[in-house]
Amino acid sequence: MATHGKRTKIEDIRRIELIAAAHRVFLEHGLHGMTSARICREAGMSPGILAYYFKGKDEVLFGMVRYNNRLLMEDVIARLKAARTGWERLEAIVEGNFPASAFTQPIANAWLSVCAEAGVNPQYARLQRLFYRRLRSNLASVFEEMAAESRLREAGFIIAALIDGLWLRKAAADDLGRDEAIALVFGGIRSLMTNGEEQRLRHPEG
Amino acid sequence: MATHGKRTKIEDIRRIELIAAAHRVFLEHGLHGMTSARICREAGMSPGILAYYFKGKDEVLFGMVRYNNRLLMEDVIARLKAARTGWERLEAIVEGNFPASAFTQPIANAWLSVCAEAGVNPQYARLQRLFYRRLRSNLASVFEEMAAESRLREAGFIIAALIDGLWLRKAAADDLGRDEAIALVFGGIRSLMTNGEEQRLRHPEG
DNA sequence: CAGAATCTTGTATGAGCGTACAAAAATCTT
DNA sequence: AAGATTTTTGTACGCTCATACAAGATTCTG
Repeated sequence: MATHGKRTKIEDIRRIELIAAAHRVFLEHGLHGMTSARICREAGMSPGILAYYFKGKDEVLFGMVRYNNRLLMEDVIARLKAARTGWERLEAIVEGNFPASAFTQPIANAWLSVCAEAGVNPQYARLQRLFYRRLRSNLASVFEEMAAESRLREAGFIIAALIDGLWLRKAAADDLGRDEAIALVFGGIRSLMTNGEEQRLRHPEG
Repeated sequence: MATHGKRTKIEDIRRIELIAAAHRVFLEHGLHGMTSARICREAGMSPGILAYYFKGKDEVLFGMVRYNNRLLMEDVIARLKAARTGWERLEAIVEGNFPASAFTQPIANAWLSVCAEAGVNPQYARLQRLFYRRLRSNLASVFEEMAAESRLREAGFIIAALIDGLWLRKAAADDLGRDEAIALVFGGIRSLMTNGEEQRLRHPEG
């Protein structure tokens, strides 16, 4: 306290508190249920406070997405740094796509609500890109690094879609857990990587 | 006109017209953009007409989903009847999951908006189940029929998730066409079905 | 055609939302 | 402590939406 370096300003504190509250509300009620009033109540503040610290609700929204991405990425970045083999990198990224305590139905739904709104509101489309590329682009890069054949780039495409599909299923049916989801992804990876070009399914036309 | 058998009542006509209009609005504007006023305008009627023929907006919504499922199923059912081999059945179902002129970004988004709302509103959850199982259950049955090994049931799970993931990607990035999507699914099917149990990816732990 | 039944319109009402803002409370400055 | 500044509150306005409803238009019936 002897230092007279800049103390953390109240403005920053409040902004972070509000964004964290917005994040909690978002995960519980989805994008549509994330109202200004609810955010303020969740943060234990008065309804009007939001307009004082933010230009509008959109600013809170974008801040919330950045906050969310930071939370998601922290774990993965640490594991990626420690990873030595390509396989370890792949493991880190795949498991990072299913965060330990975040693969739940409400969160899957919240995530989907952003995707859904992106089609109508172009501003949400930017937001969507941030969400969509959380860890996906890393996945693609590792995949290409592990095997640069053009055929395996298709495989990366398939695995990315598989991961999304499992989240979608989590949101819709909620009939699988985190470990099962990860096992399915690695099952898909195994099949795709051990398969040669020449193999074909028996097929009437062939 | 000589017959005095029941003529199609106006009530039925209007209900169908309104549901069809609701369907068009839904595909263009998503669930959230499907307002009563827009539905009536799309149907060329007065704003208040909806309350006369339906108990509420929910009734229109459910009718719209049934209408949608009927449209989707008609083509598939016809192809399934004509199919002789298991492969043909599989083709019919997979391609039925990507209807010729319906694999578009707006439609993908509209579909997602139902999934997203299902997590918050329990009434939409029922709706979601109808949507989700459109063709999925058929897929599973054909998969199990073609090869009843328990390992391939997992494969059916993966393929179903893959299909959903491709729709999600369509909504989010819109960077693939119908043919590419179908090709990717069959690529996944090929890999999964030609792979034996014993094969494993080289892995430090193994 | 007259009267009844049905269908359609346009508008009104109330709820929920984002946002603006005046006033109150708290904090800082001298 | 007194005034200035920052922070917080509570409320009010304008907007969009679902729904209800009175009044008008149309069709049916005798």
